[in-house]
Amino acid sequence: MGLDDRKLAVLRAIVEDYVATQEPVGSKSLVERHQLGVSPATVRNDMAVLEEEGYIRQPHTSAGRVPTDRGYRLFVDRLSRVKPLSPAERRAIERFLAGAVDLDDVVHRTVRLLAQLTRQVAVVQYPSLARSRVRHLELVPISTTRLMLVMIADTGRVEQRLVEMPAPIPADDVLDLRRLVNEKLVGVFLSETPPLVQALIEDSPPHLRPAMTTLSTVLLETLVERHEERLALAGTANLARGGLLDFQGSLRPILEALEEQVVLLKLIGEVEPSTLRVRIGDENEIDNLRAASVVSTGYGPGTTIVGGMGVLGPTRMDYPGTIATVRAVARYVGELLAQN
Amino acid sequence: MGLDDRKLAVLRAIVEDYVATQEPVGSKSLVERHQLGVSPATVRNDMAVLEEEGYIRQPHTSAGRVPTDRGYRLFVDRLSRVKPLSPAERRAIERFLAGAVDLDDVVHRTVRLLAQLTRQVAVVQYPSLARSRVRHLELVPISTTRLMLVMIADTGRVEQRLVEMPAPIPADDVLDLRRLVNEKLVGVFLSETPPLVQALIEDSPPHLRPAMTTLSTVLLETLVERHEERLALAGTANLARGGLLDFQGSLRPILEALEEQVVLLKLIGEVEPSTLRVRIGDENEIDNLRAASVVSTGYGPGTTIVGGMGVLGPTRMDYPGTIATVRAVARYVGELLAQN
DNA sequence: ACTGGCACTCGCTACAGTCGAGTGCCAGAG
DNA sequence: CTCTGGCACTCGACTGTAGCGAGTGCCAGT
Repeated sequence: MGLDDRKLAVLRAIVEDYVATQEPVGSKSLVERHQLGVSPATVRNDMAVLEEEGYIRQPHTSAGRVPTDRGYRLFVDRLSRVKPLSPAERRAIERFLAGAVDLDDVVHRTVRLLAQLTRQVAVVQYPSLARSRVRHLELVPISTTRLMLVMIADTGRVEQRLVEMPAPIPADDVLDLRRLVNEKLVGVFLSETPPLVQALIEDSPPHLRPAMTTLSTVLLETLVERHEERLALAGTANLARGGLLDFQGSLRPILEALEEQVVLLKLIGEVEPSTLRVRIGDENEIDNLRAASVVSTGYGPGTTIVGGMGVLGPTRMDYPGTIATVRAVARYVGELLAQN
Repeated sequence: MGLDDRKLAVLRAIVEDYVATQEPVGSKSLVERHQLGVSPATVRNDMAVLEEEGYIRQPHTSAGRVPTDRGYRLFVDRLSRVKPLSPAERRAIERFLAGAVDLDDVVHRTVRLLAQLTRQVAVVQYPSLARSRVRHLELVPISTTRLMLVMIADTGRVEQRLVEMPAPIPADDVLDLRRLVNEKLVGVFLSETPPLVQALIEDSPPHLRPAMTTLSTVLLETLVERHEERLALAGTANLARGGLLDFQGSLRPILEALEEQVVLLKLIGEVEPSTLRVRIGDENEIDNLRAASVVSTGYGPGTTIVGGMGVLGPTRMDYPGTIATVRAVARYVGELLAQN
């Protein structure tokens, strides 16, 4: 059970070498490449212990060792040295994000940036509606019986939805409706609107009742129920980089998982107080992703968190680098959002 | 040069068999599976001619024949028999699209539907802004110096954009601005707005000039210049289906191409009077896609065309089936749009 | 013009043999 | 008690050979 310092150093060396070369690493080459100060034989003994403890394994009897998920986990938790971003990278991030004019723009730039810097698949969740407040509600008449409802959230998100009215509705009534919904709902967290929407119907003057009833249904759908979360994805092509050695040969399950918004949300969106989360191989709850690792974090203006972002790659990935990048990008985006 | 009927029948049989089995087809098995009424030897002679003409080729000297891009082309143009959709498929399309509440919803459902029915990658272009008219422009005050510009197009598309004003702007001025821009621009094709926007500045009362100038810059960006085209994509996982036999082993170039909006637009968005377009292998202008085929068509309410849609797959694909599906889905979507 | 027959090509598979990286173990040195 | 050098062993990767068989091209015959 006792893993002394040298054994840990050996594990670290194995992880680093394997990540770099993509090939099982043997005792001899290990000693050559790292200054461990001991002979290959000693390393072999250490390796035997590490294998017994489940941190590394041999693909074939006569091959070198490869880290297991458990080994990566230990590496990430205790062995990886922080890899500070190069000034060039910092500048790249800043420059890339500076040009954004729009929430959409910010999200798109961020996801591309992440994919490019980590050379992996990147996912960015739009600021969650549940964590946003209503900034403004707009009603635009489209025809006599149709309105366009536009909701603007304080996080910058804008959602629109067509409302089919039960009866033609005069322009003045539209103005009244708009005034009423804005009075009641502006400034409220979207997740807390349902009771207020209910009250809205009860409090509205009789002649607006039918219209308000229809409107409130749509409101609830827009504010709470419907596809409330959006995602941006980039860098899928990076999956095909590792020459199919990663992901045990088939990209299919990964690509499938990436198409499922729900799955991605689970991956990226479950933002907890803990700042950054690394899920390695089997630690992923999603079966399709048991050959992959995910590094994710929350982001938002200041210390608040409005959404998640992260990257997905092979278990054999550069954890220190990826973690540093994800963290840095999230912080920059947070600062950017705080400015608005 | 003369390709008599039997040679064409042989080519058709080769294409059909190869698409079905994914294996080079030899003269013997061909005769067994199809009623050609001649012996393998005769078929071999025909094959030799077809090969000389460049319609088929041998992967190895001792293997069967495989269609070339040119062979597929001939097949698509002259040999494929129309494959009518099954009633079940028609119903599936109708049912799937019926539930859409929204333009966004329509597009998403369509792209998923296409991917599912064809078992390939599907791309759907949102109704092109260039082909839309302005239905309404809305200005929502966000702060004293910030407005949110919301543009609603007659195709159902909604674009929004933040406008940073040079100076604080009173509520009344916002109303005036809104009135002015709507008066001038509603009903106009987006592609034809630039001169009108210019006139807008000149015609506006002096005290609104600075505000209008800023606004018009953003207007132009929103209406014409900026990422005016949007796309939805689905079914990427289908690429990994053919066990890497398609696409000569690497998905990388394909995935890369799919990430480039510009590339996809070129593929799907170049809608011409001709209803449906099939691009086979080398016929694709994009290098990354020379191992793929694209079936695309325009869609829109009635006979107008507001955007494109299509699917992408291996050159070895079921052309008749895919063509029928794409055509049918496009027509249904067109009908759906016409109802609004 | 079509067919049957025949010789030929060549990729695929199986098998045997060699090579070498890497291991586990053990006895001895520090 | 820990580390080291040495040694026997394992086993995957690679190479070369041989046989098989699907498929072809060609040719003579109907």
